[in-house]
Amino acid sequence: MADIFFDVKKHSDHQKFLKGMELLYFAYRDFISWPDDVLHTLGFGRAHHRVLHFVGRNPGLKVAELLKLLNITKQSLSRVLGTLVEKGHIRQDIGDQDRRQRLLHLTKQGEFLLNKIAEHQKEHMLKAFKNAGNHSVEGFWKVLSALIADENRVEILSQVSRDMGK
Amino acid sequence: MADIFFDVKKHSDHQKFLKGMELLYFAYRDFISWPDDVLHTLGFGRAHHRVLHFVGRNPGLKVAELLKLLNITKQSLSRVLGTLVEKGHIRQDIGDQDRRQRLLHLTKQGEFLLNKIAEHQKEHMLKAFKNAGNHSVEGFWKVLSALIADENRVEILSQVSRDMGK
DNA sequence: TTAAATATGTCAACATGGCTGACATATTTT
DNA sequence: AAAATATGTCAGCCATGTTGACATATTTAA
Repeated sequence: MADIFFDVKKHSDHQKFLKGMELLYFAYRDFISWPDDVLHTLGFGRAHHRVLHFVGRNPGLKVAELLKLLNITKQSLSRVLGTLVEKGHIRQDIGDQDRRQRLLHLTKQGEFLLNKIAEHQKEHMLKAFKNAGNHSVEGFWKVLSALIADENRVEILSQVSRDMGK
Repeated sequence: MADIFFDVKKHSDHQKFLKGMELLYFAYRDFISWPDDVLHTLGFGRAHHRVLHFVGRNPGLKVAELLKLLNITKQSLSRVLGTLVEKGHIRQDIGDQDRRQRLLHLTKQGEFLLNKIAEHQKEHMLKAFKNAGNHSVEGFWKVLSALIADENRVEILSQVSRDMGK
């Protein structure tokens, strides 16, 4: 097939760059801007979603670790985390070895909310994977991994691998 | 090779979703957060960069078209576009068929600035492409294209294809 | 056992870049 | 002449980031 659009070799370096950049921009934009009625009617935004996601993926996560994953300051986090705790979506357990730590967990309510939110995105992404084919998905993952900053890669890939060890 | 990390078939649907989502999040984050000293010392932010980029890619772009590409309101755009025009990076020509339109162009100065900014990102992306391999890049593009919202795909892919017709 | 380091939280002020609503102007279409 | 269109502008609000300065509890080190 003569699909020149996806034929990498038919592109100059500059064209590859432009295509990668723009596709990444538009795809990311459309992926994260799913109909977020669920969040919004509860007074939550994307920042809350990110916290719910990472806490859900890493039960018992320490605050410092969450900050590192989100790459924001504790002052930024506090607003968001505060309301999630207030409204009963996240529970903060005191660390057992170190009582200064707050270990974060989703409550049942938090799990329910996260699932509700994730539904649309999951559908969206799996549909895209299906349309593009398994082979393309592998390339997708490889390029994304390569795009992660060198200083972060090891740590992030270990986060991404969490619970994938089947 | 036994690289289970990239072996799509060894993943459940939920695992594929999580991996895609998190890799996309981290890669996008690291890609757009390059050292933006250039912009910042000039008092510009990412919003300004996006405008410079799209005007650079589409000389003579109408304001309404730019708004569509950016997916923001004209009030949001005006702040950003205003300063870029003020400081001599963008020129607004009056439309020749329709004198209500403002056709946007980069000035020499604007071109220079855009190139300066793009340098780092171009390096970053081409390095990732090289590390992942041409084959992966094709998959990357295919998945990203599939991730674009159905309503937008045709139009966006035509934007992305602009000047790729070699 | 006291002093220092660490994990977390909080107050206050500020920046960026979105949003809505209400109008204003110039130009083109009907 | 009236309506529609392309653009601009004023004003205020919101979400989410930032710094800087402290406060508290707890653990570790001297």
